[in-house]
Amino acid sequence: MRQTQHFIPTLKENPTEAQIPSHQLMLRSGLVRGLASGVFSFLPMGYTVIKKIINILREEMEAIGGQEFLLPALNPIEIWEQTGRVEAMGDVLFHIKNREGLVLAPTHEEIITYHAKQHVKSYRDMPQIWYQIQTKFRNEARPKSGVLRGRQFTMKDAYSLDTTWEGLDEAYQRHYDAYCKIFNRCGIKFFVVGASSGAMGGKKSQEFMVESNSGEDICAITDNYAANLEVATSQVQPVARINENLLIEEFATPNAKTIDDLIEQFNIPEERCAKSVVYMVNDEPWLILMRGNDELNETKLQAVAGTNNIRPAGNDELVKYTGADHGSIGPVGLKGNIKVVADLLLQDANGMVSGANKDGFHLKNIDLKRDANISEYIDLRTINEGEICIADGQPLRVVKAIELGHIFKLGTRYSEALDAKFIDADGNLNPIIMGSYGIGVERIMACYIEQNHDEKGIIWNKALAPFFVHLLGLNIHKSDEVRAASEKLYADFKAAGIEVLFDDREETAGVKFNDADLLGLPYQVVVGQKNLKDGNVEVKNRKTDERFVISINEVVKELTFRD
RNA sequence: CGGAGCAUAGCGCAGCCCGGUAGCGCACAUCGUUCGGGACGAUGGGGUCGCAGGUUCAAAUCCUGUUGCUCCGACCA
Repeated sequence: MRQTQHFIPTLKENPTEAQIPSHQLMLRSGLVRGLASGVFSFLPMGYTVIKKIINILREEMEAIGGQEFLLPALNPIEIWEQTGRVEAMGDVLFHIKNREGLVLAPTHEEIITYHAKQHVKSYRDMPQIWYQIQTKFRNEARPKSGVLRGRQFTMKDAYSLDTTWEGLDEAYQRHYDAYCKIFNRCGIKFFVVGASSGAMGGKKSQEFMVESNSGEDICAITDNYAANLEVATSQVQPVARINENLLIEEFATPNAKTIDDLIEQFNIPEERCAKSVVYMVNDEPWLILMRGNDELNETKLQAVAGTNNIRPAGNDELVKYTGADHGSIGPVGLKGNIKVVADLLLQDANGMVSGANKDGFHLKNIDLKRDANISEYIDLRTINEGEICIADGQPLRVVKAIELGHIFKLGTRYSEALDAKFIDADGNLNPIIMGSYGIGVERIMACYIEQNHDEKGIIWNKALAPFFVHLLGLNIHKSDEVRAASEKLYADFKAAGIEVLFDDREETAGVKFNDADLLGLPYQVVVGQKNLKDGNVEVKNRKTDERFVISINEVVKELTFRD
């Protein structure tokens, strides 16, 4: 492709709206342009990269027996009502204003299940893997980070249909393996974490994550362990019981509002402090007891409570249920009817200090077994950087991550809701057992760039690069020799089946070099007067910055065998 | 949805406080010089200052409203 005939609008400066490297570089290198918040146009180079990603997705999905569909984005709302997801999705689901009864599909479990119900009637019709690569619409409350969170995006979504749970396990595992291959082929460093299923419903799910400061998820990882912080645990010694078991005693703490105040003013070891926080769970008060300054993990609390409807109690509620303001709350002598749960680390602890439920006073020598009415000990704490991993004893790293893919064992939630049943070998009617597997296509592109760039621009690998070779004709408009040599090389590369972008613009050398580094094609082949007089060209490897001079007659062959 | 910020030429910005005919850099066009790491000079084109009201002799500037974009938070398959 000749650059003079290809639309590649590069920018020298970062547009202000772009805050993260991938967004900045996608704009600067002319891959995308924003159209509205969370809505992007892909320019020819950007779309070329998307097509490369899609080819990889398609090959690996076909390799596990996937059959490609193209399903409509316009969906009848009735189907979504039948699965309860109109309500579950809430504002995220786009509704069509001037055509009642249609919504824009944010994902396609419902439509797949609808077609399965129509035609998959016998156990002989399964297993099936159905997939598509299609535009999804989600009315995100806050689109951000370029294409990483958009209102319209491309997703590879796949669905497995099985007759047995073992069949689902196998389909799930195949997708797991395929996803690893896909991300490896794309050259993305990733890890897999167990995750909560959210509004999708289902039994088990795992997320494929990419470590990135631009990520929205937080994970705890070592070389052998990875978990979303929402579920991560670590090896921390529980608060031990001490021998002397003194009687509970109230003491005045007029200036101690926090655990740190207590530690400082009364010389109490941090682990002997029990911090109390009050949450309203479905509008019922829970007092949650945490060790010292451990932080409550709200997602763990939600899991225990079985609801997302939790919030910290307000001041009025604190006084109403405990008798004190924050700072003096504890598990003993509560005023109202309130459920008390405690973190696992506090199991049966004694000799503890906590609030007296009386402003300005605390209690010491609390024995949680003797003095408090703890209904449950549960893991509720947020782990911290550096704590010891339960799997391999290494210190945990707490990192931000981007979710690239998500695989779910859905089970029968959708097949039951939409009555998609099959007849088994014994003549019985059973719901189809389903799995659902998604990958964000634009996210692959953005994550790759997040991981592979430097101060000059993007560093593409062969798999995703829009072109493999960037042929730079220096001062091509001023030198007939350079013109002739680079035209010939351009033809030779094309004849050899090497994807080549030919910078035949009338620009200065510096502009071409800088644009080439910005676009980041794997190899730059520089045709200039300097080397041409000896019949040579210079080759630069964008990733390693390796440069070498080679005969113009050898360079095509040389690059044919490179990655 | 809560909190904050921004909106002036394709991009990056100044001007606004203190109202008086809209500027700078890059990019773009033409000419000359330069010619392997974002060249130099000259000349030129391009903006109803997000939009709508209001105040005023006069509004980019002051007031009110509104829309869009970004960030923090909430939410998120």
